[in-house]
Amino acid sequence: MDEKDLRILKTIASERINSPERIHEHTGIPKSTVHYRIEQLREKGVILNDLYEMDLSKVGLSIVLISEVYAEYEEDYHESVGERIGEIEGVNQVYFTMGDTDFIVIAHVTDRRMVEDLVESYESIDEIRRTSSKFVITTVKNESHPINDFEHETLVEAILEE
Amino acid sequence: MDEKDLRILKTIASERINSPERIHEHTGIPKSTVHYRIEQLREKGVILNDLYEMDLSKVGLSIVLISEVYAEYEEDYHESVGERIGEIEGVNQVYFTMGDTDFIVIAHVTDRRMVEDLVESYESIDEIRRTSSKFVITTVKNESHPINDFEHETLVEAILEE
DNA sequence: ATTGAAACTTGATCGTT
DNA sequence: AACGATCAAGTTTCAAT
Repeated sequence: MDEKDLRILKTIASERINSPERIHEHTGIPKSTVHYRIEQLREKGVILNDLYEMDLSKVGLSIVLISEVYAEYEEDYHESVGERIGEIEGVNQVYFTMGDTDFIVIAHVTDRRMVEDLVESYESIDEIRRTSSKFVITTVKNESHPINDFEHETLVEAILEE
Repeated sequence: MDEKDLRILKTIASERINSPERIHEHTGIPKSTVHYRIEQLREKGVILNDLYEMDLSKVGLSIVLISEVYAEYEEDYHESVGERIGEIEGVNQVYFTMGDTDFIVIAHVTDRRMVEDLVESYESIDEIRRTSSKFVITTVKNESHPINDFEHETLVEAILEE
């Protein structure tokens, strides 16, 4: 992969774009070249589907880390703490959970060094007390769409009532 | 929302489609009607972006549950156990982690009843010993693309080397 | 709110370099 | 491999119901 592929991937990621035309607009790379490059990226398994989702392991983000991040209880600070966590490089998902006040954070990184940076970044936030992380060996499933679930009776009722 | 919206949403979810033409092919609903309905769904905030991702809370899946599922250690059983977890209604993400052999599972459901069903389903799998769940209060961030990260030096190097 | 047909925009292909 | 020109396919608009 070269610098041109990188520009295309960057555009897909940052603009959430999935069309050759838009990529062309953003990068200035001619439509037909974009088309050609996208095909190559597809063959390499970097771009996975029509939604231009990418295999993060194929762009160097091979380590997946799931962390529990415990925060000091402070009225209304949770959203802002959560957002600060979300801004850290590599962090893709941040959930604020009930009960013991804490965040569950999923991040994708390149190497051990970035893992250390990540944990350090979490702990450098004032309100954060403690973190505990697990490495993912395999991502068995990762779907953002509720496939199959639309057959569920309760769900169908809920939708129709809206 | 009515039965026609439901058919459109079902098609988007199960076929991972993001084009009016394809939805038309799958449902038989005329192109221009699909177009009109999609606009409405967009205004209602159900469909979020050009990738036709949907706000799960707007389709009745308002409860997010993150569970740790501990499995009996058995050689090579992990993938199959993981896949069985992934097939359970409501489950969107399944990660198999290092160390203490267990799965981290993220699910979206409609109500308390479905939460119970979910936990019961996990525990009905032979190899599974114990589960522990947390409710999500707010999803602070949920991105499948590595936005911003493409600025990271280590990552850029990793990509260019491929 | 729905639709068929028209107008327009974009995506895919192809031939040349 | 890159790309401008061409053609096929898709998306969006519009007027009628």
